[in-house]
Amino acid sequence: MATINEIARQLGVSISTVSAVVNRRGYVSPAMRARVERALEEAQYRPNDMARGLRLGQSRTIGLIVPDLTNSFFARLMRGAEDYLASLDYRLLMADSREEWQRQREYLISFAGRKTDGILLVPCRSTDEQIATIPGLIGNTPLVYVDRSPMNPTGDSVLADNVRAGYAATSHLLELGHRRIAILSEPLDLLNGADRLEGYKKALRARRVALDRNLICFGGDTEDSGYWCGLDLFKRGVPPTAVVVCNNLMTLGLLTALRDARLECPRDVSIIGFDDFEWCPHLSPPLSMVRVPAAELGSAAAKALMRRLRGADGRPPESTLLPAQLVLRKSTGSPRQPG
Amino acid sequence: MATINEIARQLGVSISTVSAVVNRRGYVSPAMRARVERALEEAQYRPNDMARGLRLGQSRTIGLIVPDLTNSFFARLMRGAEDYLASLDYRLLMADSREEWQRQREYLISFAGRKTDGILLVPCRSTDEQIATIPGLIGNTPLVYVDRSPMNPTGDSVLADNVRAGYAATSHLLELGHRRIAILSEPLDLLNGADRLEGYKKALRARRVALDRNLICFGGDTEDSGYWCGLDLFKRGVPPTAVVVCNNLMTLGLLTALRDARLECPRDVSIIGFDDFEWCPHLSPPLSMVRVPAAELGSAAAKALMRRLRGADGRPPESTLLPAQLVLRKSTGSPRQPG
DNA sequence: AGCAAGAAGCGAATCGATTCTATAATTTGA
DNA sequence: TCAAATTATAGAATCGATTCGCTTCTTGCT
Repeated sequence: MATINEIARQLGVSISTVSAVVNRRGYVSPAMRARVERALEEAQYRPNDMARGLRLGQSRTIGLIVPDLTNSFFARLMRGAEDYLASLDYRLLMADSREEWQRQREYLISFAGRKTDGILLVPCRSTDEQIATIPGLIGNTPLVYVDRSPMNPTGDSVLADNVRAGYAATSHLLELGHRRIAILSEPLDLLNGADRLEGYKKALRARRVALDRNLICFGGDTEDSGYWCGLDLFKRGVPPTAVVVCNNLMTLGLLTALRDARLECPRDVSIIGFDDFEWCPHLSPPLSMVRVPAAELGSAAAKALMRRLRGADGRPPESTLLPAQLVLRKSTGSPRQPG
Repeated sequence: MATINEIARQLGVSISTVSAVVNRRGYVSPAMRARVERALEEAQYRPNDMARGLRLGQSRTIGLIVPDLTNSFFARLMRGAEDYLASLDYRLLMADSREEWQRQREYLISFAGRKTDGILLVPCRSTDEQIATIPGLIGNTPLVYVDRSPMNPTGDSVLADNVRAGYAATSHLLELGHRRIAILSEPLDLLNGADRLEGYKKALRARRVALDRNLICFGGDTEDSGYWCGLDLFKRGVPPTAVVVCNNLMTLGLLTALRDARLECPRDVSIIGFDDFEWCPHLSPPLSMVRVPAAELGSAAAKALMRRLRGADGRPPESTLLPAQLVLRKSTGSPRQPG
């Protein structure tokens, strides 16, 4: 309620003196300091961030856009970012693009309108041209891509080591004796989808298992797409004996498809998914997953953004890769008839 | 980048004229309007929200504090609020109190520092005195309690109809023939915990089943507390044949306890939980749950807040109750030996 | 023709901070 | 002892918008 002006007038001192006390800078005598501090305390003074922000040209606010707020993976990512930023007294402006380009576009524009000092973006699926317009939308607000990024990011990016993760998941299945391994991939417009598929291919190549294009399905980030791809896969003459599923919602859909196709996991089909979440141990069967360090992605991205804000303007875009981890539970096992 | 000043100077017109064009108000000739609009377009002009906010005394930003960002229930609540607010061109400032009073306090102060026009609060567990200090922390920023509220909220609140929900869950178990029904309750410092327990008691009374205080356990909002309460319950001489669990994390913990106690659900124990989430159908067994309309809570709260902002200052606090719904799956059944 | 009403545009105050410069008072050093 | 340095405070410009009041120029009406 009280402003710095009112405090100054009330005390009969100048605004700048009060400001000096508030910000602990400049020369203020101990007596004066005490007097001002008392008044500040009494009036419950809190600086107006908009005024300060206007003057300083910064808002101490970071915008974070994710494709799905309710996906526990992104929630954990958010928390990682929020945690780090809160410790630096930055606030977090949240937005949910719902995997829709139009929404993401609006949020980017809105955030860039000088309200946020920087932007953390988990981009939604979109075409190359759409992605190319992002720099224009945000002007010169620093931006860091998190978890997903365009093929050639113009800004910093913080991703999981998806090639290695895809490689590890596939290798695990190969070691169990599987040869007909399908992959439920994400679209290839963004790096993480492409990288996971890349890892899958690499693992097959390393074991000299021929790549069967029919075993590569493309879904989205929904349970439904997992369900339909799964159904398609299992209704074939020779269904795969194992599936790598590239995100957590598709994994759930695949589980339903499995049930509908009267197949049992892991007896008939082994499944390994991505983006481990807290209920995986309670599912039937408990799912083997690739654990992508969501919270760490969030905090690492926030850190990268802060580095930019502290004036690493000129430096070229940096790309950080975080290791993922295989968590084995009960959804993977040896195939009934190897080969 | 470009400011209204620069545009005006560049065009040789006054600032107020440019402002009139930007805000489509006042008298501006079509010719002038076109000229200004062209310049605006060319310069990619976007108003500086901090300057506008300072002048207007509002930030078009709402603060939302939840106790756990990664709990899918709160994530859905957030999305409900965000969705509605985005449509009104309000931004959402997110915070995660981690169920810690100190954090919540900091966020409240930070938000109230005139940066947010209003606050949506899912309060964390706290003592009466702590809760009583909230009005002081936020000054005269409008606040709406969501999902949880103090016993006598000083502001508006939007809750689920928890008494009825607790009643329905318990009645369902009673109808199946259960008589020794335990409840894993939340602490009673906030309204929703108290109300759910209240509904439980009412249902027992309606069926003339004696209330056994030993069957009432108090946990928190963590998987762990559900686990330990569950273990305690099942290790007794005469364990309950059914349990009502008042939130989703405790339900998960209880499931683990069940397994450790070598009991099977629903054969040995029936379970009904609160706050349905997307993976419930995939759990073993698929859980019967009380579905609390999380997204609707969020949007209804946002609406209530908007009503306050539009100048319903004087009116007394309003309390809105949203109906919850029983979703029956496979975790509830008749007891082996009724009674 | 005379005059009020309305249209079109300008200028300046304002929101609440920060910060540079100016000035007065005090201390320091040789 | 006096100039220089330091300390303490005041004053004013500034950030980028909004908005009120003012002036000037058209119209329309009688």
